[in-house]
Amino acid sequence: MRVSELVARTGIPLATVKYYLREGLLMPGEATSATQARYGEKHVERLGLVKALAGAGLPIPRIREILRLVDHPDGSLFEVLGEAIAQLPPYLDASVDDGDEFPRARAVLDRLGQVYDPRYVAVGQLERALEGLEEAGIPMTDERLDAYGRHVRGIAEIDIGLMPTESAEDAIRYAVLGTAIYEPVIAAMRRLAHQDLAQKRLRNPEEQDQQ
Amino acid sequence: MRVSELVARTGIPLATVKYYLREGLLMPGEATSATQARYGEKHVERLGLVKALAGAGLPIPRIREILRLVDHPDGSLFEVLGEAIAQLPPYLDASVDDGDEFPRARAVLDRLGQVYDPRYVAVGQLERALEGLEEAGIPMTDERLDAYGRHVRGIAEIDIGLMPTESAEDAIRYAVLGTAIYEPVIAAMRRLAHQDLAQKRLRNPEEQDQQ
DNA sequence: CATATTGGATAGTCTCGGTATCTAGTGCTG
DNA sequence: CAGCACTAGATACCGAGACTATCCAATATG
Repeated sequence: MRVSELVARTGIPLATVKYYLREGLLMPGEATSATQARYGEKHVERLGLVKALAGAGLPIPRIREILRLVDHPDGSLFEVLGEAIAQLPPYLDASVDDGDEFPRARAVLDRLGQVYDPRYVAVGQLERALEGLEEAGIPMTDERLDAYGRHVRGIAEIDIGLMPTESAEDAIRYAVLGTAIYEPVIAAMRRLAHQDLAQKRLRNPEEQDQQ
Repeated sequence: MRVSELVARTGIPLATVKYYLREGLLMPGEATSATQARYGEKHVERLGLVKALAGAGLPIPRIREILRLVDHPDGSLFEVLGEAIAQLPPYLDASVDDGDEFPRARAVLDRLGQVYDPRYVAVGQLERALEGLEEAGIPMTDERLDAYGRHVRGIAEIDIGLMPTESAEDAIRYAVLGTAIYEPVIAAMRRLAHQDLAQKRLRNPEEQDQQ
């Protein structure tokens, strides 16, 4: 198909498609002449993926890196997953304070019986999130963190359990995209559960209007 | 204290403090003359909160609205919670397609036994997240959504269970901020659980390096 | 009184994520 | 084969958002 059809299929404006081509988010089509190139389903899918990642607020360079990992995963699933997580917010400046680098995160992981390794990007992300809570004056109790940990681990077990096992590339693609793209679903479901519980448990019977 | 001290305490540059004052994110200090005002702990706390919300990527107008809800909650916990959720991404254009407005979200909520009400903002947010997944070519299975639902509900029950009950204002503050500010913690914990599980279950014994 | 600090107003800067325009070369139609 | 439509590729432009810097005039403070 030609660009115009790609535009029609995806709903993404031509100028934006060209922009994504320039930025390396979309692979070039197969050139058939100096002013013509052919695109395929692969390009439609890629644009859908870019749209999803961009819609989640990821900056273009991060999206490029994630796509690179999905396309050319060099390394183990474990390594690639770590690199992919580094592309997701919150973004950390590479500050290396050698001591007990991430005390809050370490305490949580120790209690949960998970490996603490400061090289995991997500450890720094957790630390920063916990720091933010303290600065904001609404710290988390250990009780709450532990309870979160159990449920979150349950979710992660589902994720890992449903991971495709035949192909390593499929597994990596699944893990990288699943991390990035399922998070909004989880957030939305939590918000809905809050409202559901608030309505069922806390609402005064006489009130009738909602939201 | 004077501005200079406020700046020192929070680490936020003076120009930015002034900007927040202009934008209405920080309440003005008590003016003692034409060129002097006094600030208190309240201002330090507020700046910490603004920093946390801004650091999470929320745009200034959304932060202003959340602060307004926290400061002057008019309405039930349930209503205020709904309004607060509307300030969090993903932001929905107010498009009202009357029919079966949010079919994907509805199906999920029906299976989970939760109330479906299209007026809940989070219903639209869930719908949009699920749409994005489909467009990206990696839809969620019902099995997975249901399993997520159970664990997420467990998390929400913890949240609601730990909610302060004496003061309605405290409860609202807790709910509004907890929704917005605990999400990064949950995301980080899920990522860590993924890495932990990937390491424990899937890693080849001979590999030694991590992340 | 002299220097340092403010509050308040205004303008400038930087990044991001696109859009729009321009130039040719090419395809397709009648 | 003439002529209009459609590219690819390069470059310029734009508008929002979140600060950041500068000025000025009025105090504070030593």
